[in-house]
Amino acid sequence: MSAASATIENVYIVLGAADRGEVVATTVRDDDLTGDASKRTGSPRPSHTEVVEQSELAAFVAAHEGGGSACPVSDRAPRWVWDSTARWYPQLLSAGVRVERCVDLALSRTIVRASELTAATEYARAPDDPAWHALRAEATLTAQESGAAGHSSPTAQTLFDFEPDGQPLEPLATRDPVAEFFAQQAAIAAATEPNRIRLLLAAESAGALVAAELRFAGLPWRAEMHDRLLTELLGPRAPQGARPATMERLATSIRDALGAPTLNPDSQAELLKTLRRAGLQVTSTRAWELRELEHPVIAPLLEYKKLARLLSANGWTWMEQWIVGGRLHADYVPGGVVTGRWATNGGGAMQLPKQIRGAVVADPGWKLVVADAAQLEPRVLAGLAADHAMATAGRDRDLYDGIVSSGAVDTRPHAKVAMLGAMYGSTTGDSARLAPRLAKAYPRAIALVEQAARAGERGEVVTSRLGRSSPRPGAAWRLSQTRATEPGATPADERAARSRARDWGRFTRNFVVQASAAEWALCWMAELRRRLASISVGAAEAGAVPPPFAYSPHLAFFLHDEVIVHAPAAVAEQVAEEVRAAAASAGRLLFGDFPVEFPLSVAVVDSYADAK
DNA sequence: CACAAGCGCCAC
DNA sequence: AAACGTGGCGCTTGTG
Repeated sequence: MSAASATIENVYIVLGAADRGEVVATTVRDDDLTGDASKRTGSPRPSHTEVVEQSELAAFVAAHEGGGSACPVSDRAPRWVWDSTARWYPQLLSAGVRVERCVDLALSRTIVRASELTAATEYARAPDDPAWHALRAEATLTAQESGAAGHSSPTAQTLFDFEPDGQPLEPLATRDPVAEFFAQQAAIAAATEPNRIRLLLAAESAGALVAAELRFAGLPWRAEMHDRLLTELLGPRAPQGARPATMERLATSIRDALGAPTLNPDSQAELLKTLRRAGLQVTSTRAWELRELEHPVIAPLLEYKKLARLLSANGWTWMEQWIVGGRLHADYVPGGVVTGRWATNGGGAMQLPKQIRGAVVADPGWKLVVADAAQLEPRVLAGLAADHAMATAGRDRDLYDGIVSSGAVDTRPHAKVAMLGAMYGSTTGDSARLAPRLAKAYPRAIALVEQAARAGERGEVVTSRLGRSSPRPGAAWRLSQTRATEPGATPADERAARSRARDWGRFTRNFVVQASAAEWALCWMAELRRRLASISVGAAEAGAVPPPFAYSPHLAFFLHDEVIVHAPAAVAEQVAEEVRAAAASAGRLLFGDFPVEFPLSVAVVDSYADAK
């Protein structure tokens, strides 16, 4: 595993808020951090401190990013250290300033305090600090909360959280970024494998930069194309509260087929009752259950449900709320999921249905480079377990085809359900039936997920490749386990305890794979972002995105194992190559020389709908 | 009237 | 193929 070269000195500039809207910039050098870091108590010894007017901040940052003359101690741009990228970076982007590297203290804090690799440190054992906790809560506001307050509309950037009179919204003095930075560095230096967690934190912070840049640039979205798709599927737009024509016709068919002239098909309770009255043996109104039945109502009902979902989730109302200036500016929340996957705040950018992806179209003269990692999670599992047989199955081909070729199972669909079942903890059906064959062919990989499951069942913590650890089960879980072992425990107590233990085991089983896959994706994006920054194009290619991305290919979308780069057509093929190279690089960062491949499917297209 | 729970479906 | 991992989010319905 590679580590940062020790010969190039790192320079950090910690940004913090001062009174009256000024910014305190504290320079910290490697020398300040080395020495006996494990004994350091967190008291800072800054090399240099200066106060910058808020209005001068962008220019200050830009000057240091320029490197060379402005930064006498290093050729590289400094690492900007701030409490939260989401609080500092949007205003810099708006001013046309891109930064190369940062340390996101809030994201790092969450990882370091939970990681098994730093569990023995004072930093991890210290009680929670409400000032930092509040920052995390702020980043994961639900869409309802922020939407109701009117803060989540894509145009309203949370620039600096200052009231109009220039006073900070909350007393930031309690959240001292310099002290926090030193405390984190001390804990990292004392970690059992410092380079593992260093890589994770670097990737996480790079991800935070990417998230802000994704929101800033946005995903190119043609509202008129979206409107055309909706009209074709649903009928012309109807007034608020009314159904578009196609949906209304389907509603009438449903009512006729069930002899229920007043039925509201949007009411799950009413619908269930009516279906049962019509003699249909259903326990719910789920589409997969309805699909099993033969009755005239089924076809129109399934069609109605599909369209109702589209209308409510991504209909005209959604379009008007979220598409601004021909872009979807999704509000990503890096680390918003326990496993390290990202979440989003409003807009549903991580659930864009395939039906409307035709509205995602590159600007004139530009292309979309759409790339997704093929069978990412099983490949990550092969790397985690150092399972050569599974790595071989995925070499130069579809991994599920490779499993079939090895003779373990007979068809690709079987290989897929068996693999997913192994990673999710399925106990029924085909995947459970095929599990023993998979375990025989790939004993190391299967043993790894089984061990993670057993650890979870015992209430233990599991840890990803780079050091993200799972949360511990809550008080209710522990109580159910102790109750089952106490004298007088009933069979029901024991059943409940076993069931909850297995539930948590499925979580930890999946955690090791999903969290490590999220780390691969972060490394992939960080490396891609670095490579994209070095591709220059002429002014002739200028696009609709304001600086700093007007002339350069930039990330426009991310979804777990998939990215979209919006690129000038002239460099689109070059970008496609960089995307592949970045994937190979991510594989090496996580698994060194272990020969597991991470192939991508890459498409250079005008429309997202044409990518697959 | 506001809010939460339950349901169901979208994405990976 | 089955209902097994992580989420977001809109609808209806029940409740304070």
